[in-house]
Amino acid sequence: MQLYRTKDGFALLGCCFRRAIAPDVYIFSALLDGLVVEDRILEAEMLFKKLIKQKLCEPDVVMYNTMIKGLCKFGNNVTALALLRLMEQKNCKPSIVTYSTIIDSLCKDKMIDDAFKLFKEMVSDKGILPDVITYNSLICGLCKFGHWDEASKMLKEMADEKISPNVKTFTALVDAFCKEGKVKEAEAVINIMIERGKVPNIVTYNSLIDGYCLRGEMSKAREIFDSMTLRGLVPNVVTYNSLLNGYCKNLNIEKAEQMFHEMTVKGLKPNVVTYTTMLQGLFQVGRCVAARKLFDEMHAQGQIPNECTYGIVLDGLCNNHLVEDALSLFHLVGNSKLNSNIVVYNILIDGAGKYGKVDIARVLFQGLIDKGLQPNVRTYTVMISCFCQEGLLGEAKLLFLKMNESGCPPNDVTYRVLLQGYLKNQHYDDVVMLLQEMVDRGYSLGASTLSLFIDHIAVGLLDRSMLKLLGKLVPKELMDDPSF
DNA sequence: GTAGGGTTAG
Repeated sequence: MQLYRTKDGFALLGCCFRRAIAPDVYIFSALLDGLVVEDRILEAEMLFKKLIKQKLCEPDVVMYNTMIKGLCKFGNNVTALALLRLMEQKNCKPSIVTYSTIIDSLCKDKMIDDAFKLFKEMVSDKGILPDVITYNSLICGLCKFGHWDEASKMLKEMADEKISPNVKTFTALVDAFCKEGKVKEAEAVINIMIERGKVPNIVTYNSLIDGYCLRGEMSKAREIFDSMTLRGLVPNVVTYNSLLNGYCKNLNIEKAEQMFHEMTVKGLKPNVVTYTTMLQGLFQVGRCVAARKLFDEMHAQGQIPNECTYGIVLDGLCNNHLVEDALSLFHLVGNSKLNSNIVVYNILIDGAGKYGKVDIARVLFQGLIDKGLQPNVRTYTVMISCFCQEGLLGEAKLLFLKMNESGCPPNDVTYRVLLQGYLKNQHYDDVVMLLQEMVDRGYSLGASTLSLFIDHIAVGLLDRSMLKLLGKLVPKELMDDPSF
């Protein structure tokens, strides 16, 4: 059933009914799992409800777990948790799998506190002992938050419980360190795991390679890539995708194209991520025609662009003075799910604003509201930036004030954008008040906004008395900079 | 015979 053959599963089910063989809970569980694997969550829920309502079978713990897995996969932790309570009500004891599934999902959705609440319930109230999988989810969640102290506390707790970390535990640590740019620490983890007799695998090395790529240390990334091959580990699509991304971000598109070719020669099939990475690289160096060609090739190879691809293409077009093309693509896509993402609107509004098309930005902003989409801080900020650029400070201020009412308070970037707009238009009425608000919120001015203020003071447009307030808003990086 | 954890693109 895991082989994406739910159709055959249902055919088999029909067969059962015709021959008057009662399908049992095993068959229904497998069917349910098939639907979940194929992302057919609504059908899975319908099947599950139908089974209970029509008393076709009494769900057992495995079937509940399968349904819970499906709900978690679609971010519906609330219903997953409700199902866990239903199990208790129906005297079907939740197992360690039930708890671990939901704990993992909560961690992935950054709801660490809820995850730990459930963890505590599992251990203290239900007396279920956590295993290495439960710990891995929690440690992973803590690391992604940068809560290293608590993560190491969990590692110690594992040791006390005589549960050894496995390859996945160590890999999660390697990955978390790499994502924070701490590649040396990541390498130390790999050394520890080897000392403890655990063999790093392709996933472990992929994380490390990605870490070096993100730092732009491509020769080091390449070195690990080569050493990995020497150890008999075969680089996969993920390995290549990280390297491609690294080369593209370093604007070494030729090297990326060479690696792209190399991977196909080795029989690896470029996937959506590969194409999306290359598209971004090509746009970044302004090779829009080549990007278009690759986009067509992607289609021909049966790789369907997803939300991420779409966003990168729109952004690439906007940044290459092709806002019109971005807008036609947007209209071509129409009412599809691709256009139901706030990020898409943020990109287009930003693009329109940068090229002085404030009317289009306004229409886009109204359009997303009409669609029922929720503007986020970025949406408001790019819109405010549009208004400022056109000198429409009144509208900028109105929208800025609306942010608080809408439960989406401005962040440091919003303040900087508005202040830059005020200064560039020599409009100083609210400046002191805004600066004071920034101080109260613990924000700082970016280097460029700060130097804009200095310039205005130097030519006498702003009073020197403002320096005291500005002093509280100097970014930390500049404080440490001796040249400042 | 069915259920849970680690890697890539904004």
